[in-house]
Amino acid sequence: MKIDPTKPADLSAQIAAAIRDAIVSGALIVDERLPSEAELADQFNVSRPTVREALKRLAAQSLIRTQRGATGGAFVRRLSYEDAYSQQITTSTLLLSMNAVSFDTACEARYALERACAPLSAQRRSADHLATMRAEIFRQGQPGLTDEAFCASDVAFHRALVDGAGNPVLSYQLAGAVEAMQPLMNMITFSARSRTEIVALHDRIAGAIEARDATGAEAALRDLEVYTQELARDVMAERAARHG
Amino acid sequence: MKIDPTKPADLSAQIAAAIRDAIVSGALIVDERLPSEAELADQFNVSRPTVREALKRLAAQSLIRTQRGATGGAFVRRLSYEDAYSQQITTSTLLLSMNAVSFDTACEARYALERACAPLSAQRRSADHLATMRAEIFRQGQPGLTDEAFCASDVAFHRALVDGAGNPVLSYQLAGAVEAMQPLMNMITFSARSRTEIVALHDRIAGAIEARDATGAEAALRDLEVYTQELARDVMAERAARHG
DNA sequence: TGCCTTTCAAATGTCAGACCTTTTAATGTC
DNA sequence: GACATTAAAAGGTCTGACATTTGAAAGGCA
Repeated sequence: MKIDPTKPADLSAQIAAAIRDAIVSGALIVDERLPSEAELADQFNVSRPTVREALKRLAAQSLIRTQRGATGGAFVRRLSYEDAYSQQITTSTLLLSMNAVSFDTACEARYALERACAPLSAQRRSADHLATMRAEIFRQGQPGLTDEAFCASDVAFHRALVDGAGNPVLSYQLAGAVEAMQPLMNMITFSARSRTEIVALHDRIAGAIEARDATGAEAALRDLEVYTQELARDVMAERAARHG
Repeated sequence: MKIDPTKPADLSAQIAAAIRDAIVSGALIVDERLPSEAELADQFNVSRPTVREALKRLAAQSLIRTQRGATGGAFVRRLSYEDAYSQQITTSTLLLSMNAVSFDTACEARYALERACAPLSAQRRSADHLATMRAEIFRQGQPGLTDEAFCASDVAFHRALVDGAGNPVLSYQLAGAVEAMQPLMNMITFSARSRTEIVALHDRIAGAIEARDATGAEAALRDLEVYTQELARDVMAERAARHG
């Protein structure tokens, strides 16, 4: 692992990249301890603060964890599904909010992905997943629920749907897409009537999943997508009218 | 934005979280300049190195960029699709390599996602996407291609397929799934016969996409998934036999 | 006046050294 | 042998300094 002190890039960035490469390539394995900060500073011929900045970069990506004390140090960290989830949600949320992604585009992507795991979910869902879906449907029917709480329950419902597929990689991929949609969904004010409609569609989905009916689940998801797009269009139109 | 100096978490982590929240919530907008390191150190009542560690964490997530000089400083960065791509690929690759994800699970997730955008791609693909797919198919048929080059071409082919859907959010989501599979795919040694088979399936996919045949594309993708799983099983079996 | 050069100041990048806190392990005492 | 003490190692933080980069203001010259 070597760095070039004359290159324009920051030394800490170069050091971080060198260590990251070592981890990704497998030269450093999980739970292996890196040299101490002082030793790294010596190896790379830089000062300790510079090494620390590099390590913080890696920590921000959940690539290492640090531990104080006599046997402490920086250790290669096993990237857990939870870490990957939260990173993906942050990235997806920012991507959507910073790049003027249209509601239609995001919605289309989300439901396309969700339909992809509907057949698997219909095939493998446990009673537990089904119970979660039913419980969220019930909650969504309660009067007095705020729009935010309704959206949160919506996310939980769809989360149970994708988890039902029993494929953690799929769940990880979908988590970002579904959760990142939430801020966009929160723009919509759900009338009592639209809530009834959505709950009915959720019920259709849950019913199809319970009956192991992949085709029915996909069709219901498609109807839900269409209805969601309609709601969004109404909100946009009303907003435009109010400002025009 | 406040931090608690008595909490167990690192000060730099707390500061990074506070700034990150401000960005995600929209309190800091794109291209806005953060206070200088000295000012931040003053605000948070910490030293400049601590502030710098926090900023490096944010830089590692592409949330800010820094610029030297008189009008320099840290600026909120617009997260581009390219940045999001590469972050997702890194995360997905590590997730797969560090968590003993089975080939079957990863493969199933990948093809489920890819089938999700097949109908959209069949509907919207441009002549350009089609040409790219054909070109990669041709390359895959060339003799003397290394396994790595074959896999890279495979990735390019599938990339053109998902890009054909014309939905950048979908492309972003799939980039991680497909690229992260590559190291796993590289375990497979492709015989001349299996390459012929794969090229034929690719040809079926391209033909269906060209003919706007969504159902045919999905069916071909499913066959490709089954065949890929078969190849992987053979490799595993042979490897097990050799070591047994 | 207008353009060019010089200078300066602000901000990040880097360094050196010190001290604090945490944690473990070795040491020593009862 | 069990417990308390101590020492050492490592990360966490601070202070102060210097280097480098870069834009803008100041000043000089035609």
